[in-house]
Amino acid sequence: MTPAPTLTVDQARTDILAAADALFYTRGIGAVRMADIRDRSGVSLRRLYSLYPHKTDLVTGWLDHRHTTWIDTFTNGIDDRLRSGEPPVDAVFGSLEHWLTTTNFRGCGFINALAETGEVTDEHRRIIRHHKQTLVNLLARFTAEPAALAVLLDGAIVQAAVFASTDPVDAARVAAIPLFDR
Amino acid sequence: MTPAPTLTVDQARTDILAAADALFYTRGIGAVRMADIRDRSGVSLRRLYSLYPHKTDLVTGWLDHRHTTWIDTFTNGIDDRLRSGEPPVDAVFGSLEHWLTTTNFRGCGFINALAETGEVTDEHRRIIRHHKQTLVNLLARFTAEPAALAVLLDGAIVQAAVFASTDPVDAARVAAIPLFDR
DNA sequence: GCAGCGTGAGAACGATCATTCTCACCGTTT
DNA sequence: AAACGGTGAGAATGATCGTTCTCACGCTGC
Repeated sequence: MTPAPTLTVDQARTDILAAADALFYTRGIGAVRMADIRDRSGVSLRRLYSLYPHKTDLVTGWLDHRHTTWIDTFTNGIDDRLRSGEPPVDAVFGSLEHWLTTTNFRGCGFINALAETGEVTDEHRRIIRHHKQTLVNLLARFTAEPAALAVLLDGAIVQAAVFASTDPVDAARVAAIPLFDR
Repeated sequence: MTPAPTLTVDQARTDILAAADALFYTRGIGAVRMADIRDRSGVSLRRLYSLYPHKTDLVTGWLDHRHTTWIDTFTNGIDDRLRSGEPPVDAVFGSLEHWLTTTNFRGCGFINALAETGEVTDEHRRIIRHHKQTLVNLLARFTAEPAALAVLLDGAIVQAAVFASTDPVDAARVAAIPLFDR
């Protein structure tokens, strides 16, 4: 028989990942303590550790989770704009800019994670690489040079974080226009 | 009269910054302990703290130092190539690729630093922003769209780190060609 | 009602640093 | 030669966590 936890296991997982996403992304992995995750998710430390035996496991779960949700949000944003008649360049960069401006943006969570050497394992790096490769593959829908477009997007994200401005997105958009002409 | 330290103050500073550059860049700020700096530089903790009262001060010194040396190396690399007859596109991306392949590359030290929220202060962010702005200004020598070229360079650097490959540099170079046609 | 089990709260344990302090030493000054 | 100032080596201090443990509780099945 199912015991009778305050929360179901799935609910706890969901809450934990939501907390992890908010905290790891905005503060960076190293600056987030397990107690912070507990406070934000409302899941006790004991339970947290029963689901993710080590902080590094939680980071893995977070990266996986963020990978799927980010790709999802980004592609849905593009598709919505395409459906409403925007040309591909605008759809892609519009979706990007929407993300930048509607979240408490702090750069690319994956690139940021990669920078925190002390916190990141080889498995994490594999997920990060997979995420970026997925993005490149996805962009092949729009251009014969998906790698070049991906470089522009990542550059725009990174610089938007550095300058705290969306100007780099516009600069990237300009440079990307020729890539969309087949 | 000058006391008689084992090393002159300037020599100690130089050694410390060299150690800091090697360690902070390759391991990330958070993963480097003050004792690591001491071991690598040969400068005692006491002296280290007399020159940089807090780790954060050392980080500031490191970012400043890396800013000037990086810009210097990059521009010298470009100028050397221009002098030997390379066209600007090749000079810029050749200099970038040379840096990527001849150092134990781990992405952009400034972008990486920015990702380590817990370790970085507003002053650090100011230096990082200044560094990237300097790069944009510098690129205005070659293109009417320096911001777009800078986005391509940063994107290439970041993706080269993620994929551990120079392919993104080539992709960026292709996308940059139109920017050099005036 | 009782024994057993998984739970939340929170204390406790250990390790890891940044930073400071102790102490013995050496060159300088008088 | 004695006093002084700054030094290196390394121990000591205090915080800060990740992780584990204690304890009392409430629900389960009998």
